Formats: sequence, structure tokens, C-alpha cells
Amino acid sequence: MDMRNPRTDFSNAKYDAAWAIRFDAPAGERARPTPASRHVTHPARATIVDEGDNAASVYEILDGGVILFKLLADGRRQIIELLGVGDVFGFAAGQTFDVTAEALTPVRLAVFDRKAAEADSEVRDRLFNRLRAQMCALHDHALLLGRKSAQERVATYLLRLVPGYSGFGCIGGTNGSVRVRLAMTRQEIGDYLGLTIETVSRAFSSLRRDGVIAYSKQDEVAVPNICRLCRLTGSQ
Amino acid sequence: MDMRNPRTDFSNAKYDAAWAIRFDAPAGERARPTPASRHVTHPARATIVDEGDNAASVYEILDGGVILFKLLADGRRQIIELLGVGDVFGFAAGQTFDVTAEALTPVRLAVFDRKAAEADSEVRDRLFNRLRAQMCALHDHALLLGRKSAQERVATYLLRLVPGYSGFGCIGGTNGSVRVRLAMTRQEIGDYLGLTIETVSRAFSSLRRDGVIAYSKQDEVAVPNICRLCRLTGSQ
DNA sequence: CGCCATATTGAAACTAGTCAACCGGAGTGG
DNA sequence: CCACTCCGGTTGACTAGTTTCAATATGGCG
Repeated sequence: MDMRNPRTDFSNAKYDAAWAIRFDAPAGERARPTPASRHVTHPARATIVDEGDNAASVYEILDGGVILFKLLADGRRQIIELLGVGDVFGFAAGQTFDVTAEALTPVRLAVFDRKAAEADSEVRDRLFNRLRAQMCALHDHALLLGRKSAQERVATYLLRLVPGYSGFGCIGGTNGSVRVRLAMTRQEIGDYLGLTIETVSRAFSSLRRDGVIAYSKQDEVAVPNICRLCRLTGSQ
Repeated sequence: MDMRNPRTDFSNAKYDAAWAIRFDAPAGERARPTPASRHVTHPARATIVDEGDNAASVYEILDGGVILFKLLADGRRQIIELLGVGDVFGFAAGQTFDVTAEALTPVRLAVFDRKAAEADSEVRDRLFNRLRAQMCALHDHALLLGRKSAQERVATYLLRLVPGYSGFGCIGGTNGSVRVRLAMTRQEIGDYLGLTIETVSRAFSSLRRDGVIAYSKQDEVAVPNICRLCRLTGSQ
């Protein structure tokens, strides 16, 4: 982590895009009709598309969570995007997918034929808008991967799962308390944050020791004071 | 860098998208007419848009190079995207830009009014297609930032500047030689690769000592054997 | 109850960061 | 024309943070 060359004239947190992660669809929207698409479901940890597969379809998440990842030849894995309800994937530059998509939870998807989606202006605009939001999330994630410490990464990750706080940092003096469900193993969190499983575990333990978070089940975390977590993200 | 948990059944390099970086427009295309846009130029290192600015316009690079970056409150910087001729930027999720754009070289841009660009289907499709290619580059870069060693990062960076090799790895047995111009300072390279200036410098020196690259001017690098560089990228 | 996968913790090793000195070319001014 | 300065780059010595390796704990599930 490079702490020199400080530019204290500028802080970006307040400008971050309003992306958020939800793994559960709002109850009322579960039956939302989606024209020009068919619906499919996948169980947790199922591979939805493989890197290199023919990119014939575009996917929108109706319910559940999905991870996109890439592998290096020797097996190192990086989870590139963490997607929730409303997010889209399957947009490829060429003829094939550049990432593998895997269901994080049981997931329900709307599948659009690529060409059909591009022809239907209403669908295309909706998918495109969502893609832009995900682009901003990718930008933030590059900042995290390139410049944040292990503790800052884990704090940022946790905050991203708090509804309404994703990418915003502490707007106002909200000292609220909240419970979040991770839905990811330590290995997945590590692969998402560019850390090892042990470093993730140590960061969780350290945050717990300091009272920033609390948990008994390891994937159900309570955040007693969101602002306090905020201050540890490095974005602040 | 986590070398455990190897999945040797899978290598992704051959599927990488065909993105490439060019800082100079092909001579014949310099006068390409661009309807529904005006043209502007910026000198090297000029700020084009600031994070937080009202996102009224979308930009396409006609000639030159542009970097997009974000800052943390304490001054740490991450260069998020490295853009060349044909690339686009300025798509925001909300009302404001989420990154700062700076000219890397003297640059010529086509500026589209955001709403006009979205209304013109020909323009919109062209920008959208380019955006998809950049999305793939971002995915690759997340893999680099999260999982590659310093030497692998620098090797990947250099290879990305070799025309035709960006993201492909060694297709065929091309042992060709080539010269590339970096157009970036060591500080910028460090901020792009998530490293310090010293680590970047050491990686360059090490590659030079090993004969993988050669240079006398520090931003003009000769690669005598591209395949050899390829093998150091980690993507293999 | 016991097994297996996942998570935690400890200690050692190592990579990259930090701090500091030095180099070398470009530009300036005596 | 040469000394001086400035700035980016290089190199060395040391440090900090993360990874690695290994042992132990925990939790879900048959």
C-alpha cells in the first residue's frame, strides 16, 4: 500500500455511484413478467456459463446472487464481479464469454437471446443502464484491489452488503445497526478481495475483537455501528 | 499471491478478448467525420473530466491516450483504465462521473451530448460495443490487480502495449521482436498496476538484466522475443 | 456420535513497501 | 561553456503486511 504522494484536496467517497447488492428479490417483484426472455433457475454453486463458451445469451438476475470469475493457468482465481438482483451479465466483446459465471445462491435468471436483446430497444436500454452501474462498481473494485489494505478490503466488502451504504460511505451521521448475510465462504471472499482465506479470516477476527462486527454463525454478521465500519474502508 | 488450490484443468488465456491499446490514430482515419459530436483537443496531462463533475457528455478518443483514475482520501491513486484510440469514456451510472479522466498524450476527442448519443441508435450501438470491449479489459485488469505478482503485472502491461498481443498471450510460435512506447511515467505505471514506483523500477531493471526487454530511453522499450515476455505474464 | 469441510490461529518466510541515497538528463543562468 | 538545479528514475537497506505452512477448532450433517 502506497501512502505517499497525498492529495488531500480531494476525496471521492461522496461521488461514488449508488450500486448495491441484494441477493433476494423484493417480495412483490418475484412475479414480474419479462418479455422477450425465458426464465431459468440454477442451484447454489452451479456454473451458469463458462469462460470461452459461445456468448449467445445475456442474463438478468431476478432472484439470488451470482459471481463472475477468471482463473490463471496455475489455478489462482479472481472473482471479478459480485452480482445481485437486477444485475446483468453475459455481455461479451467477442463471440465468447470472458469470465465464468457461477450461482452463489439458488438463482432465478431471465435469459435474453443476445441478438433479440439488442434489437429490442426497451430491453437493451434497461440492460445497458444496469451495465453502466456495474462498470462503476468495477471501477471501485479496481481501486480496492490495487490500493487498499486487507482490513480496508474486508470493511469495504462488508459495507457493500449493507443496504443503502454500498459505495456511499457515511452519508449523514447514521450510527445505525444492521445484520448482513454474506452468502460467501471465506475462500470466495478471499478470491473476490484478492486475499488468501487466512488473511480474510484474520481480518474478520480482528474486526470482531475490536467490536466493529459481531457474529456467531460465520456468514451472518452484525454491524452495531455502521459509521465505525465506514471509517475503516479507506474511502471515507 | 495465492498459488494453492490449483485448477490445472482450465486456462483462460486463449479466450481473452481482443482488446488492444493504440495511442496513435491510423493515418488514414485522422479526418474521419463523426456526426452528432464536436471535436476537442487536450494537451498531455490535462484533466478532461473530474470525478464528481456533472456527466453531461460522453467521449470517444480519436487520437492519443487517456487514463481514468480514482483517489482515496489519503491520496492513494489507482488508475482504473488505460484508453487508446477508439475507446470511450464518460458513461456514468448516476448524474456524475465516478472517475477522473486525464490526457496521457496530446489527445483529440469526439464529444457527444449524453442524451443525444443515447437517442442516436448508430452512435449508441458503436459506443456500447466499445464499452463491452473495455469491460473485458477491466475484468482482465481485476485479475491482474488481485492475483498477479509484481513481475507478472509489469510483463502483462508491456505485452498489452504490443500491437496484436493484448490479452491473447502467445498465439502460435511468434517469436517476433518489437519496440513499444510506454507514454507513461513509472509513477503512472505503478498507479495503474497497483504497485509503488520503486517496485515498478525494480521489475523493469530485472527484466532488462534477464534480457527480456532492452531500453536506453526509459519510455521506449524493445522486446526482442515476445514469447519470452508472454511466459512471464502469468496468463500463459 | 463422528466425520468432513470450513474456519481460525500461530509461526516462519517472503514479497512489496518505505525510507534514503544516488544517478543522469534537461533546462537555467552565471 | 560549465556549474547548478530539478525531476524522474534507479538502487540499497530495512520494515511491514500478506502469504505460506501447519496445527487446531468449529459446525453441519449423515
